[in-house]
Amino acid sequence: MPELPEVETIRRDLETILLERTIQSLQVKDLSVLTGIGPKGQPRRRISAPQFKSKILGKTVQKFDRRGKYLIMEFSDGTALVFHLRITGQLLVAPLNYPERIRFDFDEGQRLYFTDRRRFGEVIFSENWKALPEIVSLGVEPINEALSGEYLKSIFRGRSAPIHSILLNQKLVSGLGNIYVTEALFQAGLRPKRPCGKIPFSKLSELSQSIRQVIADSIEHRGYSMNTYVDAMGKKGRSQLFSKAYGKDGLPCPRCGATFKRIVLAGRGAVFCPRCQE
DNA sequence: AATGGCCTGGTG
DNA sequence: CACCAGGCCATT
Repeated sequence: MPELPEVETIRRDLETILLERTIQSLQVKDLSVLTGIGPKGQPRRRISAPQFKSKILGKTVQKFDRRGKYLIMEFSDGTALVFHLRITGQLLVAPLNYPERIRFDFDEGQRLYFTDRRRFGEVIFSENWKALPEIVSLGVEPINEALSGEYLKSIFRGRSAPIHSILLNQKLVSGLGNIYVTEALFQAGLRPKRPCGKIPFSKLSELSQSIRQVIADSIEHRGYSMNTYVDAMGKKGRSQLFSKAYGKDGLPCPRCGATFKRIVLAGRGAVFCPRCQE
């Protein structure tokens, strides 16, 4: 559930607390956070806790970066830890409800807890994070002019898939999940099922603005905290208070009063107003 | 392009 | 008790 605005909020939090700090010790309580869990429950990468520790101990944090939904803790020697929170992952500087899977102890007493109710979240150590395949394959960031009507036109051309599914594809646009795709399509007045290749340019231009707007607003509200998301201090965001369509199945549309409908596209729920989204 | 698997708390 | 959400990768 953490999408771009949630990850960005955590990034900014960590930046204020852990920059220039050195890792003194760490505890790996669940190795699968490091190896990942693949098909048939098999580990996706081969790494041991001692191996991981030897790479991390004594390193100093130089920068926190973000690419799509990935959060990167970059060390002064150029190596990095790349976090993905998937659905229920949390990065906290204060312990919360459930036990941590990894804990980092810093030189001035700060602690960083990685928790995850389920076990989809991952941490990858990399000597050159920008070259990781999962990073290289990411599409443009939806926070600035890179996500223009022209860009949308170029990635939609020749495709007939529903626009909702296309916008969830991280290789085309990185950082959007179900919440913000739902909100952006509502704001732009586009039906989730609309085949993306046949949308007029003026509408794409509008959509690009809606996406950027929805993301910027949510960063300002510090993320959507209906479920497990909290910031690095363990505090909830307020974006859920402003959501217009996501999670509103069966409720009246604030724009026209019709009842929101929910359909399933590529296995994901999409909520929309059947009257004012075309 | 669509489907299944990964995991587990929450809902029907 | 069965089943689903959620992001992403692997397989079809």
